[in-house]
Amino acid sequence: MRLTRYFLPVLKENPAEAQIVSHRYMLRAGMIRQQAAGIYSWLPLGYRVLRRIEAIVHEEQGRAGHIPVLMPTLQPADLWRESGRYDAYGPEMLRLKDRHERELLYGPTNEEMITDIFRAHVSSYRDLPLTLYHIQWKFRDEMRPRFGVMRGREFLMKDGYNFDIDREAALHAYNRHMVSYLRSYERMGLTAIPMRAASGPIGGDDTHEFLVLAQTGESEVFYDDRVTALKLGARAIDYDDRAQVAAVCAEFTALYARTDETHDPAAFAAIPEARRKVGRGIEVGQIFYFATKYSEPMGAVVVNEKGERVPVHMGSHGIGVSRLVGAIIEASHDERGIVWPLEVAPFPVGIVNLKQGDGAADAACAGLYAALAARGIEALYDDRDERAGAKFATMDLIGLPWRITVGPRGLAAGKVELTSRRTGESEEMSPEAAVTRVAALCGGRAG
RNA sequence: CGGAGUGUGGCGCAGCCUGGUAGCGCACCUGCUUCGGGAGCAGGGGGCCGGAGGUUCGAAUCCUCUCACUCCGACCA
Repeated sequence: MRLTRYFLPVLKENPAEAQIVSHRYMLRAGMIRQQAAGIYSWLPLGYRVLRRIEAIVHEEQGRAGHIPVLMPTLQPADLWRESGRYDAYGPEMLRLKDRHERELLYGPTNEEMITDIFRAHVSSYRDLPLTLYHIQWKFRDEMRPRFGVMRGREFLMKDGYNFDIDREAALHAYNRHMVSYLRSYERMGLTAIPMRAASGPIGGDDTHEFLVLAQTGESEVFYDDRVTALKLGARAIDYDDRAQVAAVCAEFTALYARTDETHDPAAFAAIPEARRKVGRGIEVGQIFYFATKYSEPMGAVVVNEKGERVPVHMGSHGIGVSRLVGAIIEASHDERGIVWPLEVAPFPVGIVNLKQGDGAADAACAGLYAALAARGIEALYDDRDERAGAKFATMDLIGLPWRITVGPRGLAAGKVELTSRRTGESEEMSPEAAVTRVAALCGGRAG
């Protein structure tokens, strides 16, 4: 993408309303625009990141055997009366009426609707297990939205719902979600720690939250420092292997890690003092097993092997997709701007032409751009007629992982410069070598 | 929902107390000079001052109502 043909409305100054770093940088980097309290438009750069996060979630859910669907944002009130939540849910739920005075609501979650879909089409244990998920916009009319997309009223969520014949099968689904979530976060460059949580309005017995450590987190967290070193890495996971999936979950939940809601001071005190950590975390996902809480009142039953009608065991499992954009920035930035992890970066590499209009520089940049494109790498080429300082400042702000700097001085020696946004380290090399190197560095990234 | 604030051009702000018809920086447009870390000079365009009433010869400024947004708290992915 050539910057002169793109839409990247960056701000030099800090908008007054932005209190935390992710909100500031998202506004300054032209990623979002607020349209009402807690409601945002996603501008091209922000939308790219959002779509990349979405793509990772889709891929990892697919690997776990979970099936995508898409449910509407508006739901009929009657469905929620069946579960009793129409009245139980407070003013957080946005209620509205259509022209025929029919009561609707903008979905804050989808347990009722997915259960309705299930009961209409599934009636035998032979069709289980089944896990459906969707990524859709939701609305919760928070009293006080703040921190940009970290706590908006409208937000994009991945929600997964599993349907299983019994508790044991449902817990395997729970475990699949935990592992697939850990893989998703890891791919996004995050360390997200599963912590036993309190169940809240969704209900249920077993539940874990996933917390990204950050000073601006909304929850106080207590943990054994060793949990931060756990990595899935490239290990192969067979999601049908109950024992293996359970073992991975055990590995990641064995060490102490709790939010303030479930904190156990005695257990915490048993950890060696050097490893005992108190910090803050951003919640980026939560998984629940809630047995037959919805299937019983809503009549989601299947016939089992013995011919008996039994309510299915369910769970629901969410990832805050739009919130993750903010969480990643909170976890990865410096004083000059965002530092995107490669997998979620809007572009993997930027090309800075230091002297636009200079024949050699223009030609070298165009050549680099085309050579990268030929290798499937889309660069953001800053071809504006701006001074070097302005171009560097923009690149630093928007945080692309790699930058190729092209100027007459270097070109005279046949060199361009490749710079890492994360480390700031630069290396001079020929344009051809830069293309090869960038291709190698970005090889693992799709797009 | 309690408490505290703020609404003046795309962004950041001044002007309001002490009414006289709007200003600064950034951004934008034109020209010249610059050109490896947010350039300089000159010229230029853009705002019914959140909205509605009221007071007044006259309201961004004073009064009333209203809407929106922000911050602190309680709540929440």
